[in-house]
Amino acid sequence: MLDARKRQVLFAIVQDYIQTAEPIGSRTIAKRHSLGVSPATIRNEMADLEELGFLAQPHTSAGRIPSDRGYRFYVDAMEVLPVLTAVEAEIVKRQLGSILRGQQMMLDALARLVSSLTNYTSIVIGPQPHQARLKLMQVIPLDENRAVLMLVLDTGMVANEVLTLPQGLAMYDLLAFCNYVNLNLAGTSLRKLKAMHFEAYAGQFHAGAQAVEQAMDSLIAGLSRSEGDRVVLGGATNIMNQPEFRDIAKLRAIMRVLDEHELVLRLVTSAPSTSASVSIGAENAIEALRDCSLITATYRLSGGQTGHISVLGPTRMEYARVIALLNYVTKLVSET
Amino acid sequence: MLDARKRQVLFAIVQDYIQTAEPIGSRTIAKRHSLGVSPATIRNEMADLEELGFLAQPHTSAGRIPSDRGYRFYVDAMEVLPVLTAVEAEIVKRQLGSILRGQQMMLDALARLVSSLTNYTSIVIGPQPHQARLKLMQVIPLDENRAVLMLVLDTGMVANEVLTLPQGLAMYDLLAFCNYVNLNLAGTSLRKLKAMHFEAYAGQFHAGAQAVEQAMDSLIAGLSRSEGDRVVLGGATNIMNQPEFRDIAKLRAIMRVLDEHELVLRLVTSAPSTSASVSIGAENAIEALRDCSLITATYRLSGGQTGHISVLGPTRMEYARVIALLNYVTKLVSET
DNA sequence: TGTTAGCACTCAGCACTGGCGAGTGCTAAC
DNA sequence: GTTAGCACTCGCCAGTGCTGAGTGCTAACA
Repeated sequence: MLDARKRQVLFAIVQDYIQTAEPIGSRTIAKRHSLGVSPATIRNEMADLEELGFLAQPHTSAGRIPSDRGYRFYVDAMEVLPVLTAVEAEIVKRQLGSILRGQQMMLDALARLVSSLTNYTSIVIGPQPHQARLKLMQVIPLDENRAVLMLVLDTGMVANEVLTLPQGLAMYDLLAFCNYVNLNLAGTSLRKLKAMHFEAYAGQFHAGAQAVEQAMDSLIAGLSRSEGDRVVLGGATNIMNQPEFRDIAKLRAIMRVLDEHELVLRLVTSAPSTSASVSIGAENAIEALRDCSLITATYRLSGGQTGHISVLGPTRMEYARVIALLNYVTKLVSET
Repeated sequence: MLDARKRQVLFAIVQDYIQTAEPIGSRTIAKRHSLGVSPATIRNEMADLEELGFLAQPHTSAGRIPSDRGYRFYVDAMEVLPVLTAVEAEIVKRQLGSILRGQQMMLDALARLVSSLTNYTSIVIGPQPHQARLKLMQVIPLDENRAVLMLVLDTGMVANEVLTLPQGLAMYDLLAFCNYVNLNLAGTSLRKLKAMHFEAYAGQFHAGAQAVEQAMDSLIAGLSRSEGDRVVLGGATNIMNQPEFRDIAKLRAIMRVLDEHELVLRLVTSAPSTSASVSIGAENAIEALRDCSLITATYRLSGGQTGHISVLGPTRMEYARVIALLNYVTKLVSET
């Protein structure tokens, strides 16, 4: 497709531009990379590469910058995936170890770790309760008319909610309902639970069926989103360090997208769950991310639940390093 | 302190500047507010006000803008606290109603609501488990060597964690430990629990005491921060709409502060918990918030737990409206 | 045929300029 | 005490010319 020298030139431009964020001229390449040819020759190659759509020129008398297509070629052609240095790997391993110990804060800490290591914005999606099943329901009375309702899944996920007993619903009614659920619904998948109507079950009690229905719905909704469906951002400010976003308008558009967690969720989870998938510039469906690249990696917990870790940066992104890092992190997380 | 006309002039400038974000000249005031005097007179008053430190002049031939002190005077002097219009109140009431129904998502939704109503950035701090006591501990086996540990407080707060049984610790040991805790520690305050060492209790079992200790610590830490200590931001992008922050450097400094949840927590909780407290510009301890004002209101749940809702904006902030709104919102939240 | 040196050309960025308009402070008259 | 008039200040803006980086083209060379 591209002869060896064109490739060399393209790669040189991509690499230099990733570092400097400034258009690269022919002389610069000739000096920094020893290709053994003069700037004039490189100019010819650059003109060809531009015609082929791999490079672009911000204005007539400027150097070249890679186009989306140029980055894509670069990413696809990174033949051997780069590996982290031993030092970096050690750092990640140590920090990740202490994060994985406690379960609660995991997502926050993970997002923070990834963003601090990459200097980009990170997005972490909690593990999706894939095929989780109901283990047990529990009612814990707090006082005469308040009780904690709790649902436990076989994955260990728990949702709880305080219910204030409405008129006409006694505590033992609630306990009976709980027994009923445990006898009949243990082992039901979360997906089925979602579709279920509890008013019918609860209806055997004189009143308060609606309140119970509401509480159950809320619990189940909580379960499916308590950890999974949960979007956590890390280092959102990092995006501001990039010179391409010193324009407030662009920045605002991006931040607005990041604020929309449902949108982010769809964006990240739509990535193919191969090792690390990269979407560059306009490949992102979202208009505001036209100048961004998103690298997404998937982790898979022992329980079969999957989640995602993404890094969002400018199209001028350190692809190699970030991909290596994400692969390593997801590998470690998956092993836990 | 200030004669009536000086006050009028000062208020006119504050109000106009809040709206326009541009220095206000004497002619503008004479036209927009009918003070019955000519621009020249107003100029004299303005010169006096500047000398007194209530106004400042960005440059010689510009109008005046309020200083921190000017805002402070304005806020303190807002004699009768403004009330929301019936329409606004209705909107808040309706939206808040649906938020308060479910407990889980409350903080997120609340932050979103407040920021969308004010067009500033909002900060919500979850209810602090003030004097909560341990109601019950529970162990729910998932399979041969995994179990969910759960602590329930009398406020209805729940923390849970999956424990993988280490070598030498049997499930019934864990259940026995749980019984032991329930018999001896029910009713213990969260504060005391925090200081407690469980290794001693767990030590009666041959092994795994350390793992249990670790899990308990993590649970208790989770309890005290699961809801309380939780900082949720809403509409962080709103701050970018303010013309005073189109300078990226300032913006970045502010966002960096907002990213540091511990810092935000300290900042917000250090406010006196009177109705709504306002700290203006340099009154904020944090350097980066030199150009911001923070309005904080406190809510108090029936269980005695307290939390905070804050709004962060430029010093040129719609104090009256935001204060009224926060007072109303916290009142509604407190009643639930 | 591919490579290279030389040269004219382009264009963003920067510093400088002068005009404009908003707004002030001062003075003198009311 | 208030006001009109006026000179003065200064940020903003558009226009101008210069500089330097980088290109494309052409002609010469291996």
